[in-house]
Amino acid sequence: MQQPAPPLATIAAALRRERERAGISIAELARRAGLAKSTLSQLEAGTGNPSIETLWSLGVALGVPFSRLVEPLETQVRVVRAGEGGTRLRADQADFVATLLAAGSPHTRRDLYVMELEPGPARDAAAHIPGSVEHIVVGGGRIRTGPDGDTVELGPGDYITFPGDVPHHYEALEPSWAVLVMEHR
Amino acid sequence: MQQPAPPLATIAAALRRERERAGISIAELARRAGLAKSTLSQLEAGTGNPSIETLWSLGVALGVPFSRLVEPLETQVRVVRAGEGGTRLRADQADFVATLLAAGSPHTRRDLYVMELEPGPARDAAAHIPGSVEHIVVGGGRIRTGPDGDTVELGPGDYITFPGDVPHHYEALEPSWAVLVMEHR
DNA sequence: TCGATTCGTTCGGTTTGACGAACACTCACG
DNA sequence: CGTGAGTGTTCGTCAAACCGAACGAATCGA
Repeated sequence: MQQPAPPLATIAAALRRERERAGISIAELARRAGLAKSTLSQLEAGTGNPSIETLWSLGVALGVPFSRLVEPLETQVRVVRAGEGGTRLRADQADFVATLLAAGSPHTRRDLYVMELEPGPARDAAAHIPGSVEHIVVGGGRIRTGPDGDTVELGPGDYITFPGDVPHHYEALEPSWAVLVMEHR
Repeated sequence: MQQPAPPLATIAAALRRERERAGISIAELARRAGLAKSTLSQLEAGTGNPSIETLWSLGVALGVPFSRLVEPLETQVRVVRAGEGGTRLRADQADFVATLLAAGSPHTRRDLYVMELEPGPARDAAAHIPGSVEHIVVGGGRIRTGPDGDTVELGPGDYITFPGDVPHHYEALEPSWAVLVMEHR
C-alpha cells in the first residue's frame, strides 16, 4: 500500500536535481561530502546502491534533509472542484469517500490553519519562503484566491493549491472560512 | 543546520523497535525481507552500514515508511471548536484571521483529503500505520468521530486530532463533508 | 533424558560499493 | 595550435556489506 517503488532511480534524479540547484559540480560535491567523484558519477547514473552513510553525507553536503533524496517530488496552481477529485478512497463497509488532494512527502513541513475572511480585498503579497506551497479547501462562503493574475473563485468544498513564494492574495466575496495547509520545505 | 547525527544508531534502534512492534523474530523478518538473518543481527547491533536497497526492503517487510527507519521519534485527542483556537494570525491590512491548528515538523508526512460522509455508522477499524495521526476539520454537516470510546461530535469549522493507529470511527449524523489531513511519520 | 524446533549470534566466503588514477572532453588563455 | 584547469566518465583494487552454514541457548513434547 506504501513503498511505491525501489528508490534507485529516485535517488539518482533527486541527487542530480539538488546538486544542480546548489549550482555545483560533481567534483565539488564529492569534495564537500568527502566522497570519490566516481562514486557520485555512478550514483547519478542510476548505477549503484549507496550505503546510508554515503547518502547521509550527501544530504549534509547539499544542505537538504536526508529523506529529500529518497522520496519523489511534486507544484503549480491546481484546482479540484467540490465533488470532483482524483484518487478516491471508498470505505468498504461505509458511506464515505475520501479524495486525495495532495500527498505529502516526509521532508515537507505542513502547518494546518483554519482561516476566516471578511469580504473585501486582502492582499498577502508577503510571498513566503521559497519553495512553500499553499493548499486551501473552502469551508463556507466564496473566496477568490491564487497567485496575482491567476486567481480562481472557489466555493465550499473546492480545493486549490498554488506556490506560496510568489505574490498572491485572498479575497472573500462574502463572509467565508477555509482550511489552509501551509507547506514549506 | 540540520542532519543532527549519523543515523547509524538511530537505524539500529528504529529497526528493533519496529520489529518488536510487529511481534516477529529476526529470522522471520529476514525471511520476509529476503535478507540473511546475520545481516539483521548485525544491523540491530549497530554494527554495519546498510545499503539503500537493504533498508528499503526492511521498510517494506515491516510495512513502515522508509523514513521512519532513519529519522528519530516524538499524540492524543484534541479538539478546537470553530472560532476558538490557539495562536491566531491576523493580517495587518486585511480582514482575515488564521488559526494554527497543528504545526508540522519536517519528517512528518501529511496527506490532504476531502471526505464526504453519508449518515450512518461507518467504522474504520483499520488502524493505520503506527505513529499516524489524523486531523479533521468539518466543512459541513455534523460528524461524530474519534478513537473508539472517546468520540466527539463536531460541526462546521470544528477541528479534532487523534491517533490514527488505534481503532476509531467516523459517523455522519447528517450528510457531511470534512477536510482530513492524514499524518504519518 | 533425548530429539526437534526456534531463537539470536558468530564465522569464512563471495559479491559489491567506494576509492583513486587514468581517461576523453570542453573552455580560456597565451 | 599547446597547455592548464575544469568537467564527467571508465577501470582495477580493496574493504566491507551481505550471505550461508554452523553454533550455543532456550523451549516444548515424547
